[in-house]
Amino acid sequence: MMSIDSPHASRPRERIIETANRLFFRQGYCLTGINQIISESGVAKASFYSHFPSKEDLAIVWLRQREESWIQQFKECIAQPPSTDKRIAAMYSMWYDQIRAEGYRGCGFINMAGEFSNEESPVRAFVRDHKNRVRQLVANNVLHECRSTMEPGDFDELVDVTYSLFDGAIMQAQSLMQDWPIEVALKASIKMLTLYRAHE
Amino acid sequence: MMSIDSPHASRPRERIIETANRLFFRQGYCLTGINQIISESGVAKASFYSHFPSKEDLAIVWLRQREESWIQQFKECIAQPPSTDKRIAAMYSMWYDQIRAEGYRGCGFINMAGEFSNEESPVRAFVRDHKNRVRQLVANNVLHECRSTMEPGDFDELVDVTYSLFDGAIMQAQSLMQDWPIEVALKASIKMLTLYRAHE
Amino acid sequence: MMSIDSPHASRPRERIIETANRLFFRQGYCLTGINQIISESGVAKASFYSHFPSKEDLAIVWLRQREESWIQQFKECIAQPPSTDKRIAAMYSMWYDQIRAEGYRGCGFINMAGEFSNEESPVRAFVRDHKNRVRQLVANNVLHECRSTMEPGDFDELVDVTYSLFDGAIMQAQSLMQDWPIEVALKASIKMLTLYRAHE
Amino acid sequence: MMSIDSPHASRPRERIIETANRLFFRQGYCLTGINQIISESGVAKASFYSHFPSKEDLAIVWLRQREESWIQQFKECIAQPPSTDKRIAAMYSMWYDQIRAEGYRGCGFINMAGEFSNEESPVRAFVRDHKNRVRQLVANNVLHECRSTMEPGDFDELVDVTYSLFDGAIMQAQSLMQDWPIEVALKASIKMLTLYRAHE
DNA sequence: CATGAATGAGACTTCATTCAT
DNA sequence: AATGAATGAAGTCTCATTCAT
Repeated sequence: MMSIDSPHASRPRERIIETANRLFFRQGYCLTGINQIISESGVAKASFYSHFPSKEDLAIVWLRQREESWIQQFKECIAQPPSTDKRIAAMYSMWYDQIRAEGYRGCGFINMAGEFSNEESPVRAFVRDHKNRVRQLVANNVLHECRSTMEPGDFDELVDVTYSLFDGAIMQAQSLMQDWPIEVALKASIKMLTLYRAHE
Repeated sequence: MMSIDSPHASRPRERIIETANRLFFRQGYCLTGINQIISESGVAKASFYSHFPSKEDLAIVWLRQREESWIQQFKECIAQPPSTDKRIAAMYSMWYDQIRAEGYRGCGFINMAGEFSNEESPVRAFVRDHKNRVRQLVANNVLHECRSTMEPGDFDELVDVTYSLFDGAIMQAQSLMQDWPIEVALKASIKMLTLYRAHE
Repeated sequence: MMSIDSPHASRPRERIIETANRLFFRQGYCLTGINQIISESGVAKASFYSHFPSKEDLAIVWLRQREESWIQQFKECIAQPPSTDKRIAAMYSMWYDQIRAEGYRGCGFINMAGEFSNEESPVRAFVRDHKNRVRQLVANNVLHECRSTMEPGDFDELVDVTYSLFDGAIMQAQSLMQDWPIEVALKASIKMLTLYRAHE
Repeated sequence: MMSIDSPHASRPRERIIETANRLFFRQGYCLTGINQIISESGVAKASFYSHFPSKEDLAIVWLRQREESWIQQFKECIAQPPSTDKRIAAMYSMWYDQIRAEGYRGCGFINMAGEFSNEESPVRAFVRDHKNRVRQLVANNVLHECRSTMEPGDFDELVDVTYSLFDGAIMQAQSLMQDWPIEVALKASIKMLTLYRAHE
């Protein structure tokens, strides 16, 4: 009874993940303690450990969910624009929005790779796979119209360059705590696109 | 007497910085405790704090020294190559060497920015300034021959793109734990250079 | 099972406060370390900090409890004696007992004020308030019968003098490590009482 | 050479004691570290230990010097006033001045007794002797004119009461962080004087 | 399934003191 | 006499985790 009107209507597990999403990203993994997570989730400590075997397990679950929502948002952003140029622009515009919302914290996945120095860690594996999945998105949902118009090798190169410029922009915006690298990379990305198209 | 063959012949402060250089980079800042640093430096805890007011101060001193040696190495690498193309290649080749030596740990400066979420931290300020200084190096020591052959605005764009591709490659190599993003970015960088040159 | 005869049957929080009551008073605040407190309480360090945010917070809690029991004891001592003279005597007699039990450590509250040089500290505020509360006790529970027999100003003076003599005796007994200042002050206090009464 | 114009012209030992006089009194003994003392004295650490075997030894030397200058000041204050009443007033007035100059830190000697819980400590012995010496001053330099006019026992009592009121005032001013206990005690002390005189 | 109390190990920092020069 | 570097012990406090209920 009384579960509907409880101040924490959503299920504990969800609240923990939401809190982790906020804190791990904003503060970093190491700087975010279990105590802060459970306190801001309104969950008892033992409840936390009944849902997640360890802090690192929570990290993985969080990364999974962050990827899911990130990819969904990404797909929405690039669904409408009618041309490749505009899809690339939408991609960068989305990142611009994230900075506005969350500050110069760069990419949550990359930051986790930085904090988990052990290359054998599941976190590192997830980040690696995540990056590959995003690369596929760039290939299939952003640049897909180019695939038929160029050599397979050229197309792959274009995808890699496009993605590399994107990641470079994210990282530089974070380290410089400024926006301009994003605009620079967007411009360069369009140039690259034009260049590869002109190959024909 | 016996000072030459002593197991800790060098001065403690130097040993601490050397150890920090190793551990902060390999393990990350948070995961590296003072205890490990002093233990591997062979220094007493109070000696550590007589040299460095706090762990964060050591981080700054370390970053300063890492920048110094990194920039020196960078300058040496790009001093000999006789053309802009080859200087860019040397730049990437140097990073390739670092991965061989230190693993897929990415850029030590960026990693620090990731661990220091507080944008007001001196560490963040240092990283920001470091990135700007490296950008200047790219402009003055790598791409300098292009400056007179193109419009100032174009030259600046070329510098930014070159640097952005470089940083993107570093980051992707780290997250993917593979080398290929470096080669891709090098190729793209050369393409970009050619493109900007062709503007004339 | 086995809960009754367990060596630490009482609750940890109580054990900590009891230990603090003993150690802070006997040794002083600075000389008493957290390590000693937890060791003699039979409590883990983290347990301590889950009950008290800091050592200073424990000090405040301890002072509060010491005041409570002190005031209770004080009230009991001065409840029975049928005359003002005998109540004053009981007041001093109680202190005499404390010295027998705890040695020449003076007043625990005053000692804390001596160790907390920062006048903004909550400890200083508590000690100040404590002294005022005790003064009220002297007025309402020791000298109350005099109130109606003298001018309000005279009564207040009498209270202040009575209390000042009391505190002076405590302090001198501590610094001299002898009992006689207590008897001297008692005698003087009675004399003062007589004097103020004679005003009529 | 160059010793005359040196920024620390006075001898190191003197500078240390001066600094200790300031810091031990203002902050308390425990809260004042050797590092702060040598830093504010402008003296090397090993120089400190060549002058004073330990921190506690410095405390004793400091107390000795503080007593010396305090007694000198005391004597000066009570030398001029032509009557016992005015000498008592001068005594309190001097304390009033100390509060103005140093804040509500009470009596430096008593505070040390509070911090040195070990009754065997030389510090405790010194404080005890100091209190006795001041009592002698009250007898010989403040109340001396009364000695011949009353019974020896009465005179001793008067001295004790006068001193006890004085100490009580000091302590209450410290704990209440207010001045009024001083005025109250002065008034009471004069009253006591009158009372004992009237015995004749 | 949920909980608050309790924990051992370790975090960063400072202490009074001594040593080699 | 004077020094700066170095020290072992101890300081307060936090970590991720587990247990009894």
